[in-house]
Amino acid sequence: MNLRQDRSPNETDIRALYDALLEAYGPQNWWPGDGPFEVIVGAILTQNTSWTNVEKALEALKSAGLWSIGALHETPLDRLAGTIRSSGYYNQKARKLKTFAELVEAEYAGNLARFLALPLVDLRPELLAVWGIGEETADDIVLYAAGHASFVIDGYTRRIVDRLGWRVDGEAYGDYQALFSDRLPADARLFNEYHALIVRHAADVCRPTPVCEGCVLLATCPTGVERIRR
DNA sequence: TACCAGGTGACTG
DNA sequence: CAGTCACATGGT
Repeated sequence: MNLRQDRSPNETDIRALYDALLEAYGPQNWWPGDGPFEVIVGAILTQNTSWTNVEKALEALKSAGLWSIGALHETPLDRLAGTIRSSGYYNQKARKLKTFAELVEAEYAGNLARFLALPLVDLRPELLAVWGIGEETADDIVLYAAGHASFVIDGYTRRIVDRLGWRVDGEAYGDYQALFSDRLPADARLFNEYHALIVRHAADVCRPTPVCEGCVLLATCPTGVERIRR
């Protein structure tokens, strides 16, 4: 949306963004969840929802004794929905949790670790086949619960990429993902930290109305330069 | 008071 | 395939 000509970033640009964010904010130590089960539930509950609202719902699930695949599977939809109320879209999300639990119960004997042990090429498609799990949620789970190098693209990532004026070959999830995946080694630790840093930067600085003064990316950001000049 | 938040699926042309 | 809409709470 900036007035300059977009250009495709090269490997140096992609690495420089990571280095600048890491230098500015330090390691983020994501995912903010304790173990694969919490990562998965959190990934579903945080869809288009602030993490603070999700935290309340996670605590409510624990307090209600609904902290297992089996419990999600067996608990009536209405009770589950009421328990996760604070995360918003609670009817839809309750259905999503139950649909995922149903898969693990039916195909993996309720053994989450066994499901997550699938190779990446099988795990990601299996997740995408679950009602309520789209590309970002699948990659959250693949990366932060299973530890595979699948780069996560979210609204924050798109916003930063767009403001930096980086040309993307389309608007689809995979188009943004390729921007990073094609220019980085497939390293889960790197992808993990990179996405966490993007979230940190977008939430604190590159907000809907950006706080460009003092931004560590200002020197290379057309949007920032344009805003500061006025 | 609107707007925003770590999206997804259903439906339409 | 791209655009539009429903889904919903809590913080600023």
